[in-house]
Amino acid sequence: MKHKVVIVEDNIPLSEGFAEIINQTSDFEVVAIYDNCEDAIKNLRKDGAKTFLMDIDLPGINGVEGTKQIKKVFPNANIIMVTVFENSDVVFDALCAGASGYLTKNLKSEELIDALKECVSGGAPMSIKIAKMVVGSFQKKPSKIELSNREKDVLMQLSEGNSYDSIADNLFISKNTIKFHLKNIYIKLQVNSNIEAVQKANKENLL
Amino acid sequence: MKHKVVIVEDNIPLSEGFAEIINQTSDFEVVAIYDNCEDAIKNLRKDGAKTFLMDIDLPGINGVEGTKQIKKVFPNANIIMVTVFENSDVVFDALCAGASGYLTKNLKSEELIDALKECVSGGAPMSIKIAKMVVGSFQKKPSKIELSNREKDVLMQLSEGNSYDSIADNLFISKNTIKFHLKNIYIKLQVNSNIEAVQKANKENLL
DNA sequence: AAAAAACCTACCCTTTTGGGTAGGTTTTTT
DNA sequence: AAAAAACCTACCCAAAAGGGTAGGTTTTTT
Repeated sequence: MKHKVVIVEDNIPLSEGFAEIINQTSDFEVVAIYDNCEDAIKNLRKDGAKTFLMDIDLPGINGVEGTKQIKKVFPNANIIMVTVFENSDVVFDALCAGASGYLTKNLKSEELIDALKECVSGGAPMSIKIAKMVVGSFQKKPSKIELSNREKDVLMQLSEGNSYDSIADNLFISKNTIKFHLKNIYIKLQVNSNIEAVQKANKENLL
Repeated sequence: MKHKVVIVEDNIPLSEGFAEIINQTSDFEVVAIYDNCEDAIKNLRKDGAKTFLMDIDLPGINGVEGTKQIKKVFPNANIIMVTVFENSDVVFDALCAGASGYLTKNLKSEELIDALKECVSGGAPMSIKIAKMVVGSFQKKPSKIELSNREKDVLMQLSEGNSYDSIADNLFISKNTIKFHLKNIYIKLQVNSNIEAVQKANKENLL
């Protein structure tokens, strides 16, 4: 049986073009085309598709929010975002929302088909630029802030939720020393509370 | 001019196979083959390659550590990890270390060439399974812990480094109310300090 | 050898948090 | 209509954290 595909895209000619390409394959068939998320969500169960081509920039509920809602009903749905935007925030929002893939609209027929095939076989089709962005997001740039080893020890303990007393016990030094280090840490990190220090340490990859 | 490629792989037949494939192309040439990272790092400047095929599981310095060191000397180096392992921790370690791509050893000739091309044009070649893992890592599973809306408000403010006083001001409620909500949050999250609460909220994606 | 940086400790005092009880209103669920 | 949940406020007290000064030793750099 063919894999059912639903297209959600407000550019009608584009969605019809996609549908034509998809319907020419032996593995996939388009069961519905919507120009908005609301309708797609309304007919989720009726359509019974597991694979979605979803535009990001839609009137009303946008693609990211729509992805979340579809995933809530069908956690196993494969949702490929198709968009002109390669804005990083939107990309990561979409991935966090549960999108399986991320393609740009200027894609060729074969790319679309390949993406669908990859998707249903458990993959994550991405355009080259998106893949680079995603991989790049793991590469933490080293921070310019320099903490001494001991300061890192203290901050690490703090980030694990230890009180000053516990930290003192764990590092075999007095609580006063902990406070001393923390004071210096706060100055270096330009913060003035333990939470801010921990948050900043996480953000800047100091530990 | 051809792109210079260095291969670091302790399986000699395999590395020679890779080299043969690469040297048949018009765009790439293998300038050195090493069976360990130490030698590759020693000859970095002499070889002058920008593209690396790097095995993960190497004697001595492993591929992840080697990647870090190469990246320290040549931040723009393209390093493709080639491995039999698809263990998630190793994959993410490699990406964090600065790897541009991640392929499995059972790859076809064309896949290798495609990966190299994609790499030098700023992409991030990944096998299907790896791409899925990477994308999957963004998809935070919803937590079973349920905070009320107000509790989320308070916790979010707290995580931004605000004191109880500031939170009270920002939410237009009294400091006592803040403390009241925090107490309940601590119970729900099974913690007993603000830092732990914030850490747990981050970990469990509660905000 | 001198200087600097990192590390450690002990005070001081103020402010902030944590944890408890006790009461209330509003909104949602049953 | 009753019950439950969420929300708000006020008090109390003890514990923890923030911020300052002042002294010291050890290790590293110059």
